[in-house]
Amino acid sequence: MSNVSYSMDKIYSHKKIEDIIYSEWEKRGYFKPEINPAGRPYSIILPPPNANGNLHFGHAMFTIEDILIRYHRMKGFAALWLPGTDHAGFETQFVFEKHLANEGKSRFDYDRETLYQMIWDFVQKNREGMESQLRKLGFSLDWSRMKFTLDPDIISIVYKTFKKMYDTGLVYRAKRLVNYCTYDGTSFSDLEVVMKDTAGILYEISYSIKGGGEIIVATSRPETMYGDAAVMVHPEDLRYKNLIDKSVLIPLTDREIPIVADEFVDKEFGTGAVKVTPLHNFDDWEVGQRHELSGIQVIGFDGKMQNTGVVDGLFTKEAREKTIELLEEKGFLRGKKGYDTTRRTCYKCRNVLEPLPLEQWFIKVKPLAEKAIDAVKKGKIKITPRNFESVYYQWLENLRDWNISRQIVWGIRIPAWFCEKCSNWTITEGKTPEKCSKCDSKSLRQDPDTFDTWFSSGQWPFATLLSQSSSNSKFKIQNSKLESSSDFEKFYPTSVMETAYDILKSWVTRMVMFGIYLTGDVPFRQVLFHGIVNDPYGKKMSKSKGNVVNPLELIDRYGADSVRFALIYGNATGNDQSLSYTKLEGARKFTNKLWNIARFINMKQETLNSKSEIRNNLTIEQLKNETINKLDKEWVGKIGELVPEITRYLDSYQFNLAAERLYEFIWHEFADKYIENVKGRIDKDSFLVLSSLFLVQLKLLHPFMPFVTEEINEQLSLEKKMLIISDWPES
RNA sequence: GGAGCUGUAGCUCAGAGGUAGAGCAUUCGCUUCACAUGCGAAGGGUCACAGGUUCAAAUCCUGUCAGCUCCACCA
Repeated sequence: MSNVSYSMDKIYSHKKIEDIIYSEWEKRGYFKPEINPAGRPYSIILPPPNANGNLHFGHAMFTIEDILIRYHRMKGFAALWLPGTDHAGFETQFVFEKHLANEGKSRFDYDRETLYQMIWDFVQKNREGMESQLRKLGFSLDWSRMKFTLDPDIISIVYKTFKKMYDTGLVYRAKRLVNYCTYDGTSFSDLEVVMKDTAGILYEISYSIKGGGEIIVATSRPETMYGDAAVMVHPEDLRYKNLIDKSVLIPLTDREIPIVADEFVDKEFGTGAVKVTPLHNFDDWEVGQRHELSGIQVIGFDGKMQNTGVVDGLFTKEAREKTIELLEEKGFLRGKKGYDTTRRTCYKCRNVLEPLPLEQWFIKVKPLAEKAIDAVKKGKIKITPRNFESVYYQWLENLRDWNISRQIVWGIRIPAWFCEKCSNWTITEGKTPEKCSKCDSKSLRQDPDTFDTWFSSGQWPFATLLSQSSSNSKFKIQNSKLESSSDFEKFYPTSVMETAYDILKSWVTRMVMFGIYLTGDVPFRQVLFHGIVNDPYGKKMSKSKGNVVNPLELIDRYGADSVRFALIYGNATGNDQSLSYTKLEGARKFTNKLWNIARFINMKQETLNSKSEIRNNLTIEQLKNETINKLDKEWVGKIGELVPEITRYLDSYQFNLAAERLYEFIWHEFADKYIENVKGRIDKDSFLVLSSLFLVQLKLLHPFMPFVTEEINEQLSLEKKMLIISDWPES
């Protein structure tokens, strides 16, 4: 052995080659769809990672998208994978405020413009890191089409959407109870609320009836009684029937309110009588609407009590204690029971959300949701795995109007101006209006709020394609359809939307609704869901648990190919998985196996070549005709069957099966059996079969393990083109 | 209170109407000139449980149990 010198290293070293190959692909423009000018369009929009931090393991699952893109590129499609990042409004501002807090500052120390600029700078720093991480994973994204949700052209599209929805009556402004976080200072949509079971107390409080007597009311939030609008009983409740329409006095303040009847009341619960506080409770708000009652807002947006005359200035929790103390002192408190209830809490800071009345912009979702449901029912959009269809339907069927106003700075400011004179709202496509659209007054004031992040990211598929400027025109290809048509015309609807199932509701449904509304067509033909990557013990990775693994560390240790392969292998599409070090190790050994097959071929190549010129690259069809040796012929046939098998798996999104089959075949069939067999009898003819068949397998494997396959092809000079743009094998 | 997913070898998980699979682990044997990140072999499973459909069920249906996840405005 020692007397043979190999031109290839004994061990495959990913560190030496991955970055080099990636920049070579990119430099040559291979990530652009224009590389296949005559090809049919195939497009995937990358779900834009938040611009506020590092990639997590979920993002590494986008490997699936890279596999699809590389596969279609090799099949000759004009394959576009469009990258982008999301400003992630509240999420980012929250992270940034934590940084401020570390410096002893808060958002209140800056004016709007300064704060926005500071977050902008903060985000720009993080964006670069995130982009380089996507490159490290080998993702063949067309960086020339990179988009950010706060790019001016994207913002302009978002403005137009808002105006159109306003003009057609789908957007309206209303004072409603919203989920308001008094710590973060913003409201949230229903989707962003986390329900938390908490142990509470049910208090029974006596309200005295005007003209004599009392009625006992059960409540878990006595501090809101100062804002009561009524006491409510069931109309059929014999205990209280004769009290309906009488008045009672709120304890401690003696404000007079009516007793009303509503079938909403559960006679069996508590005392059968409840207080109605429309401005601080969602149910009571509904009741208030029915009975035209409003009560008083006694909790301010700062989380402190107001307008009570008793506990003003106290936080709600203190106010509750104080109120109970006073009620007890004055003899109004009649009972206390342990009572478990669910509280709405902020998904970020975990504090209790207050239902507070606030004027907000809402989207009338029903007409949009109906069309979105229809699109899937009629098969215009397919969802894989299929069981997520029911989640999709269930969500859209029960949707309430969507509050899109956020009281934060970091985001797209709503293009709505309020007229101080006539209270009319003037909506524009972004430009500051000179005067009120109704009364021509010039005293206008812009809504300080910004859009919910999902309002803009819901428009992402068409916004990214519509906003592609002429920057790509320098990449000119003659006779290309691309030259004459825009990205939108060519690539919309996109082929596949591949994303984690946990944003089915917040993102996928919104994209479908906006897509149909604004373009008349669905935003994508196929939705593909992948699962969550948990830590090695099956626990969800989270910063607070400290079990987050950075994909970059693993890429450094095992190589990008191994990380990609380990995520795909042995994991059925859509299922969660736990990070597995043995799987990573196994994948790395597999890359090494490939490398050593290559070394063997390389060695034979060099020995044979020294005698005469050899051929090494025939198609399966050619091999079938030219191969004479019976055993070689058999193996040509086997590979001939492998090709359609892998192709079928890819077409049906069974990536794990494709990966498992390739692993099994290459290692335990081709290497263990064929190479062992051919070893002793290698000549020019059998070498031709050997190297050609290996090349076919490298191509089949390329979408999964792009780096090592590319490098091997380079070393062996089997295929003249780089594998990334080579033709998908046929058999 | 609803909905979904999962339950297969010691571990992690694929698979799927027709004799149970992989990786890791275990045991035995190999310095064979591509690879010890390797090669050859071996052991190991009532496919959660109970019914049903079928010539045939681990696979399809129903129910039960266990775990996970998501959704839900009752005071």
